Amino acid sequence: MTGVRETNRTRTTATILSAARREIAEHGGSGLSMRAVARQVGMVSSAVYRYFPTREALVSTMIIESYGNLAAALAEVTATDPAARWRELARAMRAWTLANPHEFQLIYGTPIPGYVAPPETIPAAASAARPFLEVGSRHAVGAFDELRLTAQMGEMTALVAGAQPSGAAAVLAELAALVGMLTLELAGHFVGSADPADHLVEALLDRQVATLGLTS
Amino acid sequence: MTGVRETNRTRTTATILSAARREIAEHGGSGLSMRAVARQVGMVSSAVYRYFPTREALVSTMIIESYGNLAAALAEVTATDPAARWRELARAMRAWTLANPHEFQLIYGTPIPGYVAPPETIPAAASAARPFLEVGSRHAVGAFDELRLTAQMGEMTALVAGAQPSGAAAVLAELAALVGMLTLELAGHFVGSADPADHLVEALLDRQVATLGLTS
DNA sequence: GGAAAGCAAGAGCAGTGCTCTCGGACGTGC
DNA sequence: GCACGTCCGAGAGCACTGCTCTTGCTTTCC
Repeated sequence: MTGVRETNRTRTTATILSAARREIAEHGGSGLSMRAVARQVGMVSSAVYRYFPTREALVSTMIIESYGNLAAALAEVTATDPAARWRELARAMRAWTLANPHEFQLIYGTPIPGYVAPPETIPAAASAARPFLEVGSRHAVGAFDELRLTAQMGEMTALVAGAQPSGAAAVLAELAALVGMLTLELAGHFVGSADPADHLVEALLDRQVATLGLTS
Repeated sequence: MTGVRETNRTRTTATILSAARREIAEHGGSGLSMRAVARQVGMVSSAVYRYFPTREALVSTMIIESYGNLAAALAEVTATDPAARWRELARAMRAWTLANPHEFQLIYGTPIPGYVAPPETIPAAASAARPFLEVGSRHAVGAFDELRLTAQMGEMTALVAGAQPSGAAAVLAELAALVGMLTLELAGHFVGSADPADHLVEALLDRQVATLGLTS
């Protein structure tokens, strides 16, 4: 019956995805091989194409999964004081990134050449950014209070009740700062200077809570 | 005679590199194909391996070239007032990045899985960071003035006369912020919010000159 | 029971990085 | 002038890749 078929199908899909996850953890996103995935699940490669019509489709699904994993890691944060909460969110993001570097690079790293993010990834990306927006965009931030910039923040402020446009822009910039720091840390750019980067990150967080006006 | 042979060799090497540059501009770093490069220079692929023993060696050489190109773009900046100079350096970096996205991703993007930066790239990377350090690390920055962090800044402050350890750390963080913003912009993460990102970047620069104490 | 749909397997195509062997061109020592 | 060694491009070949197409078995539907 249909229900069972559906179940089998989604189960096989899940098996393939978890095998792909293991592959990516070892060889990175750009090194993901459909044939290697097939081998892991005990299929021949052409069978995998029944479930994912293309390598890119598999990767896209994994990107959405990874956004979900990151969002779940952020949801574990319990601190309520704004400054403390921002710090904990950032630390959780860093911890998740260091534990799952290839997943981080899947979502924030170099897109595979020719890759265009499918629209389904946009809400997934938003779910990872939302916790930061919720705690960080409550106050206006002077440096980001420029008309043509705040005019672009409509969709961002709609995500979060009580968000200030300039605050949302500032959060965007601070998220970019976080992503940049993690990118450079993962790529080893701090070797010879701020390596390990723990202290640099903590100083960044001090600066961020000050910039965002999260007095604690 | 030896001199001529050397000349032929370096000329062929240069030809290969420029073909590889064109390939990367079109297909990205991870899509660089030794055979496609060979085709472009009218050789068979095995001949290319006389000049670059491995694909990774070709990429490494291109990474160093790209650092040089970025450093050259930064060297065009003439502003002398510290705040203006920081802004101009950042704008030059962004302009170079938008004009050469694949080269940017070559140096600051996801490393090819299994890739470890060869030691030759370290001075090349430093030459791109130096102009920012020179203008931005002259003042101490409170949020980055922590002992265990400033203790890591020895190599950085040695690069630049009169650099403050906390200022150098702050510059490192601000460079990461810049890289993060450019990474997200290139990957299309701002589509739907700060796209185009011009205004967000300008606001970021306002915030950066304030953080670094570059009163203008 | 027969038609239809679902799905795994296998062969095959065009591409990849890389290796190895061959053969011609060239500079050098005698 | 001739042999030697070194350089270097060409070609074949190996193991791999993403992806397609055909074949045949199994399960579901009526």
